[in-house]
Amino acid sequence: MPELPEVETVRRQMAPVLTGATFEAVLQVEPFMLRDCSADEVRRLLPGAGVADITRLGKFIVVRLEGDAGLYLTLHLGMTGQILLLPTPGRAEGLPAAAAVGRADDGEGRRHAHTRFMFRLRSCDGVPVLLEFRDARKFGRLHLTTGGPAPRLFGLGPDAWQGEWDVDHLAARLAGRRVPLKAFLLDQRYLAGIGNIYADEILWWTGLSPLRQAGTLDAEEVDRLAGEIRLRLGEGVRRLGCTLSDFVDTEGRPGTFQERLEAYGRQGETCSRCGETLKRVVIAGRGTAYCPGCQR
DNA sequence: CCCAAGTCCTGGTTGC
DNA sequence: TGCAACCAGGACTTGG
Repeated sequence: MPELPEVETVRRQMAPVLTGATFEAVLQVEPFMLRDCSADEVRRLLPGAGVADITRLGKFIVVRLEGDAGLYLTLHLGMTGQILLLPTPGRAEGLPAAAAVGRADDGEGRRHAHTRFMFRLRSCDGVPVLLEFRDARKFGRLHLTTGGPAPRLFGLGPDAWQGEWDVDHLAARLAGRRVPLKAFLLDQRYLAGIGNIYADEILWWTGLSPLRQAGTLDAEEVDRLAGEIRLRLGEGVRRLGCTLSDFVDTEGRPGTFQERLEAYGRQGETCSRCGETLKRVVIAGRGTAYCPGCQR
């Protein structure tokens, strides 16, 4: 599941390749996954547009385009989305076999079954670049807007990892909330970027139960929570994301955060901190693993 | 058939 | 009582 660290990993790889590049052709569009515009508008507005910069807010990748129109291309990877760049510098040699999925086709011109969008750009060096958006489950989204960023972004809280928020912000948003703490962390209106995996990990490291009512945390607990949010997301970024089944970077390579999971998906296993058996509950409709022994 | 999950949407509840 | 904020749960998607 692409959460903040996975999305940041992809953004970091997109930025050097695509910044300064120009869209030349729209090769494929999945209308179902489009927001804020039609397929015709994508085909009309994008060709000729140059990439000014690529930023991220929460789980959204924001491609700002040059020109006076205020054109923005905004991507969300949903739960199985992948961005692949071809060719990518350095991908020719020394990559693991998984890199084979990085191909835009099977080598004989047949496109991958889950390709939803495909664009051809030309880099500032004049090199052609294919930008492919694959997504088996079609939860991913592509917004194209003029006159400013996608409206969807304005409903988000500050970026959970790099945002300006501090302990006071977190305390203020927690105050009075009766939702379970896990549901609070998943709510992108408070902090943007935390998903199911990192929510479970953050709570395990903080030693707080996912079932705790959000508004019942004391000052010291809020402080710990704020610290662990930045720490765990930072570790995820450093490890190039978490690959359980689908996530790969723009060259088709998995991340390594999955090797460090303490809670997520480990129900029935032993807690490495206290030895209790990790338990599974459902919170906010999401599978949640935690330790009833040391998460309070 | 059920499960996985992020976001959107709906309808019911709470509290000022 | 009115109303907005809050909260729970279902829909959507498709591969395992």
